[in-house]
Amino acid sequence: MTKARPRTRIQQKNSETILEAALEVFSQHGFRGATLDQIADVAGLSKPNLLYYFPSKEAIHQTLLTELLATWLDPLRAMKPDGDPVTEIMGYVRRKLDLARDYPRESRLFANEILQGAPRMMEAITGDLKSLVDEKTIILRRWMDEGRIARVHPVHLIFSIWALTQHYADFDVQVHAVLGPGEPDPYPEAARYLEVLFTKLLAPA
Amino acid sequence: MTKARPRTRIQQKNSETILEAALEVFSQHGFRGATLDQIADVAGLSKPNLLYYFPSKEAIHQTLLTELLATWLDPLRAMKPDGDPVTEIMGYVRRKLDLARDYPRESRLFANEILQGAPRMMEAITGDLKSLVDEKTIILRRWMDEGRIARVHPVHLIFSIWALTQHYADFDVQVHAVLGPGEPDPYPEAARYLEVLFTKLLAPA
DNA sequence: TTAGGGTTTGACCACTTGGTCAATATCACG
DNA sequence: CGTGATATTGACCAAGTGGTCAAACCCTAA
Repeated sequence: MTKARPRTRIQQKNSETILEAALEVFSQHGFRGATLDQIADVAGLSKPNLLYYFPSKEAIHQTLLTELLATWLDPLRAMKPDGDPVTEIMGYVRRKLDLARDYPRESRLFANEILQGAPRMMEAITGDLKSLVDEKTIILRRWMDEGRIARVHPVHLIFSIWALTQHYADFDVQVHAVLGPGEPDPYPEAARYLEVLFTKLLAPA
Repeated sequence: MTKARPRTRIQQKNSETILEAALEVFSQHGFRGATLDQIADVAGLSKPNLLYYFPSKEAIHQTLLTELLATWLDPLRAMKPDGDPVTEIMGYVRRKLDLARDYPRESRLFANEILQGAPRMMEAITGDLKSLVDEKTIILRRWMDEGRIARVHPVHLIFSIWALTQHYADFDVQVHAVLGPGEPDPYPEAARYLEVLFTKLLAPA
């Protein structure tokens, strides 16, 4: 029941090569700023060859976004109502920060799309994403009702997790420029900082 | 000693009209995604007329970025070493959040630029921006040494203020989609949330 | 070996893009 | 007025864009 796309070994390999190249280019220049020639160049394939595997520039972009969404939502999905609230939330923060560190291009692709008004993702955002947030919001609210974490606005809590973690991927250049050359990897310190921040924020009164 | 650009009343007015239109278009589509035709259309001027006032698309963009930077740094500049530390920092958060609410296009223009690796702002970022952060970092560190606010990484503290406030402008579409139609203006609640977050974070042990 | 499909590409096309320019229209001011 | 400087634009251009297509190149299974 998987996507029927790759039928032969070559198709499998080239589709992946193209998507990898497209991720590189789209995440750096946005949809309109990216060109098929650039993608073809990065992929080491000819432009007509790209269009042999994907029907259009649109289709490549769409495929990336769709595959991205799952990866993007997984860490939140993994926040379970049974565990210790603070541990669960801190785990989510941790996973989201790891995602920013390990998949910065995906983060930027997403950021580009949202920045431009999410013209090609609106459905997913008002659908799957909102549903998931609504679902997790209920859990968060229960934890607050039970006095196990401090009472804050649950949706803004989630926004703050997104903002604080994705910032390190999306504004990577700025982060490195401001920290200076002495701090080549900001993530360990970021992890410590966010740990403190959310621990203090969530500690029940 | 001001910019010599506008010499006549017409030049003054049209330059402003063009920059206003360009801000609208650039902030929505990024540099490469925006077209002079679009900008001309929004400005209500002909394309050759744009190029009568600005020598190139680049120049329009550059002018916007330069003017933006000052606005962008002002709220941090206003954080003074003399006042009460928590009040000063909360004031900065507040001003930055107001900026996101009142000038979301500027925020997105900036985000677009940084996302794409800041090819046209690198100088300003490693220069003015870094200097200012370095300067304010010293103040923050002193406050921490004096035990007047909790000890956290000062630069990551600043990052977190940027991330949390700009998120509401840059990811506006997502914020509204997730909150749903019942919450048309997220800013009052955001202000309350950030107030709590930074109050708890900064409270001295 | 070879026939048949899967794969690759050079040449091409219609359209958009940033930018030019000469011609025209409008304005300020003596 | 009228006249010189300022403003405005239609027509145009070269380069770049997404996309097409027929011809050629593989690869493999019988």
